[in-house]
Amino acid sequence: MRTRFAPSPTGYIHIGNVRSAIYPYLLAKQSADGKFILRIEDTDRARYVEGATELIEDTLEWLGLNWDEGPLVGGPHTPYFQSERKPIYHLWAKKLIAAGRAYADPTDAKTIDNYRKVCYNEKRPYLYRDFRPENPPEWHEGIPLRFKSDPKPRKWHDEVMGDLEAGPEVQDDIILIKADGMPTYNFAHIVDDAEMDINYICRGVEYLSSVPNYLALYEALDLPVPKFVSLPHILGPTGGKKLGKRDGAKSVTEYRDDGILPEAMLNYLACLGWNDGSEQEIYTKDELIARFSLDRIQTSGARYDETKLLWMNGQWIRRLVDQQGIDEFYPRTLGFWPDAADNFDDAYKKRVLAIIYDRLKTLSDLRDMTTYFFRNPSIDTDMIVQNKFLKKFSIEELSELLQTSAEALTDSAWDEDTLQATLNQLLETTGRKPAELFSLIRLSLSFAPFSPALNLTMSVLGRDLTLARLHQTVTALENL
RNA sequence: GGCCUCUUAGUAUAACGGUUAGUACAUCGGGUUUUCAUCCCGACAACGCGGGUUCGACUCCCGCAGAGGUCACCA
Repeated sequence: MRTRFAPSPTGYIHIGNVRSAIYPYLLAKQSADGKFILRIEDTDRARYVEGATELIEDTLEWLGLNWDEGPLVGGPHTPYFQSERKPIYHLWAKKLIAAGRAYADPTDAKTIDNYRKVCYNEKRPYLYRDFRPENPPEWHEGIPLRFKSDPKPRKWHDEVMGDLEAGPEVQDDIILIKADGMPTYNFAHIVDDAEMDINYICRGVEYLSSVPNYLALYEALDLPVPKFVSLPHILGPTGGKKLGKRDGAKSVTEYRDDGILPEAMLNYLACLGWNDGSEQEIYTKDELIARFSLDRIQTSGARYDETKLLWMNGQWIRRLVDQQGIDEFYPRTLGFWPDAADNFDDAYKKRVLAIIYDRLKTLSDLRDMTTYFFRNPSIDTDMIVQNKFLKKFSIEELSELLQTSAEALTDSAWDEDTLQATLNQLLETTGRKPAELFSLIRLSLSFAPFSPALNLTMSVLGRDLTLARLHQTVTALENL
């Protein structure tokens, strides 16, 4: 089993096109000797973007889609950049010329445009082969080389779409080598896939209508026809169009910066348009490899749903922390803490993480959800006075409750369990309901819309900070 | 426009002729004797339309509609 991901370095990889890397990866890894190859299709100089190759490599590495052959790692079919394989394409091109299956095309662009218009006016499909020049010159670099097509009905099987067929009307004299000497995608990928022994070609459905032309080329080149795997598009948020950069499709690595875990991303994307028939939702990479099958890839496009990705990411955060423990998970959170956390050591941040992780949807939630652990919150007495449990109390009552609490806590031991016991006792002595007393203390400590369990929050915050914040709230209330 | 593909709740999907059409996210309600979240329970919600075939159709066939793809010296 040899599969490949063959992007063109024109920019970042977004969620709309990364699936054509994920599926071939999973496919290759299903067999012990399977290989996943990365090939950079950089034959279009005009669209080439500096640094895009690195972006692609970075994305694949982040997702854990390690390639067995390709840039950086090399392999038996080096080079893996098409721009460096020009002689190979020319070699195959000359074979076609020798066999009378390719010809140089001296026609200029304007004339070709005219052909198109003629066909349009006559309401017949435009096919270049209807305008094939009679005495083409000998081919040399500088003019395009065209395939001399042999149109006939063709049938083939697609691993996702099933049995397909097409008539001669879609087969044409496609350009093999451009005027600049570079091959077109149509030619280069066929040569490369054959040279590199790729036997499963995974790519988007947009190539479906070109397959008849490819079939003709395989035939003319006398090359084995690989299996075709056409992947449906991922649709944008509105309409039924495929998701693209125009829809604001973010780069995959942008999700990394937003605190999405690669496990969640891979899981979500793999299951968008594929399922194993079970009701399982969370899959590790190894599980995906084990369960993946081409015949269960969806034939219709799937809409990208960020809400579900977020849910899945929360699942993964909890799962990883519960499985690995805080210490092992902690390094992933670096870079996501609020600025104020810079002055605190890892041990303290780990304690915060341990009590907050189960309410994170993304790692970047840490930024807003943990600030009061690292700096004094700005006092907003409205949060207390207008709280649904507290608004029935007078300022004096609130102030007194806080002072009573502070006193009780002054002498309490500071472990979680004792703190909870102290808090419970406080409920009895004050005769207040948990929602009332605890909300008051919680808000006084954090001035945040939510926080972990009160005893845990206090235990991490420590006695000094806890008491200080209770007292400063008392002062603030009395100054109202 | 020609050719090709697709069509189950808001979203992602299950179903391979016989089910009260299942699940997850989202939404709404409730519980877990403090908020938020987790977790648990419950509710809402779908077979694009029209013909066939069949005792019986989401499932097979045909037509229609809608959506998308493709018709480059881009991939």
